[in-house]
Amino acid sequence: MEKQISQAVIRRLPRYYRYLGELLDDGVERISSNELSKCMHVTASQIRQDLNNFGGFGQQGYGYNVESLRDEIGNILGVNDTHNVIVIGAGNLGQAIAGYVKFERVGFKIIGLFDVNPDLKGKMVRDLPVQMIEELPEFLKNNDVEIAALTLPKQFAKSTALKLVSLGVHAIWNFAHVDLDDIPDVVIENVHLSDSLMQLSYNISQKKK
Amino acid sequence: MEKQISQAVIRRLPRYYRYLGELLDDGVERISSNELSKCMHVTASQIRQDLNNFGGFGQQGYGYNVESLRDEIGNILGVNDTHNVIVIGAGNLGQAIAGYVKFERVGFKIIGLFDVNPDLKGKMVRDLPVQMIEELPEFLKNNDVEIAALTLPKQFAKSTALKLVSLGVHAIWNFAHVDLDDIPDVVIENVHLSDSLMQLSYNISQKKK
DNA sequence: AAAAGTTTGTTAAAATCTTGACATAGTATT
DNA sequence: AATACTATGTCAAGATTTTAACAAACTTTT
Repeated sequence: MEKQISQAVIRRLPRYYRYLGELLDDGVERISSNELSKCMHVTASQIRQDLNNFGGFGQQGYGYNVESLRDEIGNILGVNDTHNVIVIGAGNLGQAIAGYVKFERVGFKIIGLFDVNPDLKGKMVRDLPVQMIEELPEFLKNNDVEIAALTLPKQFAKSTALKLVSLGVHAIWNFAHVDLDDIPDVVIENVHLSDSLMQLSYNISQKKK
Repeated sequence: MEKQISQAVIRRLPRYYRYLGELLDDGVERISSNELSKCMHVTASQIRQDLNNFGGFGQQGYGYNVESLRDEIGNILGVNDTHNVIVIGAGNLGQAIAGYVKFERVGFKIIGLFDVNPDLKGKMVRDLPVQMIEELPEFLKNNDVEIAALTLPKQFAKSTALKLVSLGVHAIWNFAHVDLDDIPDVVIENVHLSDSLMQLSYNISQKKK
């Protein structure tokens, strides 16, 4: 069994990936942990420690090659493969997620959008028609879907998640305002927007002191 | 100077708040850290430790009163006051955020929606018209805005943030795909959706092993 | 009113995470 | 080719976070 890497490290990887992408766009070829630490506002030690969890990507006396380091991190994150995503719940947020072109640039392709509301049936969101939730089992038979984004009211989140898992989806990107953490055989990532807003609110009240 | 409380604790508070709200809805009057730990899947010790950063809200032999504990946490988070929010960038995500009724239930009221695109001018999103960004200074003079949500392309994020700060907004809820961490006199909360998607992707590839 | 039971607040230990330090291995220069 | 320089990978110390343990304080039962 491989050494388990902490979620704290994993949470930082996308940030490295992003900064390296920007450096690449700026035509920067190589960078030292020290330079990177300055622009990212973290310690150089942390950068080296984080990267060395996965292997020695740098070279003494030289630093890191921006392009290949970015690729390595991309591989670790699984961003260089394509992941098919469906969105369940075609409300405002669901439509926003479904229409978000950016995700494709990092390997996530949104291929289906579902809702229970018959009024939305066939409505086009970018190039995707809203499908009825009844069509889901058939759709999943014909398409290799890895991730389902749940953008639906919390009372439907758990039952929908269970159904998705039984139909073979094993990763859920959950925007519903409820934690889905006791479902077996599935990887969950919760995005609680109001939690983040509350955190902001706390930090505002702290600043005032 | 008061003891600084770690962000790790703050990040957990909204979750407590949410679970307590659900218990309240279910008519539960009191709860022990032990019971709560079971339904939240955290240790009872952590719950008590977290809460005791802010004061002794419980009672030995009894536990915590659900309603008053929720209120206390709400106060700590600043959720019992109203915060006015504006949204800058009326694309899909901006419209989704602006139209999200739920936030009002936790004290955040969205009172303005702005964009640079003249085609969107006057478009109604729920009960809000899209306003032009040029109208922002006047709007901020007449309205007490605490938080600005940035749902715009990353290349405009920083300059917009600086402008907002100069106009008196001191909290930014940033959805742009760039970190805004070197702006003085402002509280920032970054929400990077693609980062969270990458984290999910990493955890998927780990599960496969 | 006393005894038994419960559960907090708090202390201290354990575990984890972050930072600093430096030998080693490479690059750049002369 | 030798010397000076640079910057990684890694080890160990330091800091922080989490968990366990328990005395003290309250509730409930008898």
